[in-house]
Amino acid sequence: MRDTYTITELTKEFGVSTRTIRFYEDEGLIKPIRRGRTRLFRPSDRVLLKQILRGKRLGFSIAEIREIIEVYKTPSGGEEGQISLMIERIKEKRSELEQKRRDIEDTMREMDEAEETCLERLAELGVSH
Amino acid sequence: MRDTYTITELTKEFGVSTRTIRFYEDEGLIKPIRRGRTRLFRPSDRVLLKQILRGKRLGFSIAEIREIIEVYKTPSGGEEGQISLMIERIKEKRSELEQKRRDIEDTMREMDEAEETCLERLAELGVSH
DNA sequence: CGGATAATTGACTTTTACGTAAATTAACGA
DNA sequence: TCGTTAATTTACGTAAAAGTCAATTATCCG
Repeated sequence: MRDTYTITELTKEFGVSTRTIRFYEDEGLIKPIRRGRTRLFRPSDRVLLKQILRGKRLGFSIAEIREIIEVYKTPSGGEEGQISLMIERIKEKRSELEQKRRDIEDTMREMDEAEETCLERLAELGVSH
Repeated sequence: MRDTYTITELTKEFGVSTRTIRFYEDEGLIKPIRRGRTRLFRPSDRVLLKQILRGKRLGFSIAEIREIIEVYKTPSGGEEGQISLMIERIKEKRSELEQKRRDIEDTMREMDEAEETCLERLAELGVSH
């Protein structure tokens, strides 16, 4: 496990452009360190990028991903109100995820039906000649 | 179960604007019938809208949703090549959905961890005064 | 039948999430 | 040291997915 990555290494690993990574930096989601002007990404930056891309695949907007990431890095210090509020947000996010999960299951079911129809159709064609 | 719905009924049921529904019509995803100039949505149109919005929640683009919908309405007629191709597309969509499912599970796990950290933190605070 | 209410159309605007291109600068190898 | 990569910055461009606004046109109800 390396201790820093260049931007191009990350673009290759994750299949995104440098522009995309810099965009996430502009948005304040990642804060790589610099050697001179050049960005150096620590393992933690890499993990963040992975989380961002995971959020994107699930259809979350940058704003929503920001919220999710905020939740991940629960401040180990913080007053009771803050923490209770954080727990609330976690619950909300969880129910969004549960909705998405239901959506996936529903879609999967319809895919299964569609495939079965296709297979039946193929069987018919296979027998008929 | 009604046999037609007006556009505003659907906007209320699904929490989307009329513009959104008309946009999906422009894109050819829904084809409501008309009474004069006014749109009338049949139950099948309503189901389509539901499927579109489900796709949206999962982060699929309109183009991708179009593909998914094409898959749903497997042509009951069609030659072998067509049908095999359809089965291929179903497999692809399914693996996209499986990826999303993994992404959800991973995110859920991290949410659980974050919540636990919060709860521990609350316990500490609860004991310390 | 007349006026409020609701739906449509068309055009322009906005937001998000980058793409792209040009100019600049740094780094590295022969 | 010099030239060739490679990375950065700045700024404008763009596609997708609607939002918004204005002008019409039905429609319905008292």
